[in-house]
Amino acid sequence: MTPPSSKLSARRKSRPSFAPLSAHEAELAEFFVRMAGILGVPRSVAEIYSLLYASPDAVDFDQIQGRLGMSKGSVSQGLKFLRDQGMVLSLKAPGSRRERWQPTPSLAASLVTLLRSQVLPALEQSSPSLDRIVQGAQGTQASPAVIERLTQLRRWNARALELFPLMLPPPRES
Amino acid sequence: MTPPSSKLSARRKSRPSFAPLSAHEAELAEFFVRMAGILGVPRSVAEIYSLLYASPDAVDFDQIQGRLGMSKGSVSQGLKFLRDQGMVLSLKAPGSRRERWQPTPSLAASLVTLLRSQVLPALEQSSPSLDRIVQGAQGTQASPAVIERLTQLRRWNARALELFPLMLPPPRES
DNA sequence: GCGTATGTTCAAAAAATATTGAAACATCAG
DNA sequence: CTGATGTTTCAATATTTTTTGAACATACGC
Repeated sequence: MTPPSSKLSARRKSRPSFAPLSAHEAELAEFFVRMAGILGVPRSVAEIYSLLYASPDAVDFDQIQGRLGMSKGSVSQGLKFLRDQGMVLSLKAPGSRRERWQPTPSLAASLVTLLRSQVLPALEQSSPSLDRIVQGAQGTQASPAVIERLTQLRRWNARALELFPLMLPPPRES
Repeated sequence: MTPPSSKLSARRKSRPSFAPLSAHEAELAEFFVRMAGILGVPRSVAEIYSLLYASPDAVDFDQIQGRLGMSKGSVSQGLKFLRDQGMVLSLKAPGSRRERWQPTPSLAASLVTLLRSQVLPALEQSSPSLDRIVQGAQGTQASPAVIERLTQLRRWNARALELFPLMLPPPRES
């Protein structure tokens, strides 16, 4: 579907008119959207990642916007998210001020980072809460069974908290 | 805060007026809500589970509604969800037609079930898609790098698909 | 330095999701 | 059987999340 390298009439400033996604690209996007959905990552973000993932070369802002048919705002925010998660990288072609994007080499590592960024804060916030809760339960009247449950919950939380950081070093500062 | 066993004026039919959550119960609820949020489980469901989790005895429909201050509809749907996930069990007291609820013994097992119910269908749906996509990529012009990526994706999907069922036997039919 | 190509921000619109409540339904104690 | 109790259903409503687009910033090639 990509117009064979006919000299694009888009010299300088006219609308380049981007090719819509091929059937396979669209199907891959649906795959990523489904998976992303599980972790609450919005459709637009998954679509962007999918496009980069299926592209042989790095892709620039306008191409993303054009081929996916989404707004500038969404592209910008989506790239910000992916960038913050360390899931995409940008190259800058020499004489151009335009950035071109591609997926980070290891999808697996990206996923771990993503997971961590969702789970870790929750675990951290929870630690003191669970301490208070367990103490409260022990202090006042409370069935032994409930105390047992709560104690186990706290134990798990602590364990998860110490295990998580081992999975991968935190992304270095930018 | 629970009214000491004074003879409840609620004989038969007057509004029982339930105690609001204690500070610790509320804090535990927030914990469950946060964790549930990661998987896209709604607040009301997490609150219900939390209440059962912190209760020494099984809790009935009206108590859930009363103490959490939520609508009948939400309680019913929430219990349905938890029941379907096998996260909650009901007992029926002898001379009463009312059901009383408590959390399934193993929270860990419940979580695995929940995870599976979210992830497995996505993986299953994706399998044929990924096959088509990889084939498509191989057929037409496509950079070797992209083909490699897609192939790996399919490999992972297949692996996850065969690993998941091993984690726990599927919940038996009701 | 200027002016424009390139991105970002953010308030408002749209879409998706969750909750409510009243009516329908089911069941069992009498 | 029957009626009151207990639960589910579902259309309407409320809430939350996502997307849009136009105004605003930035910086780079000229």
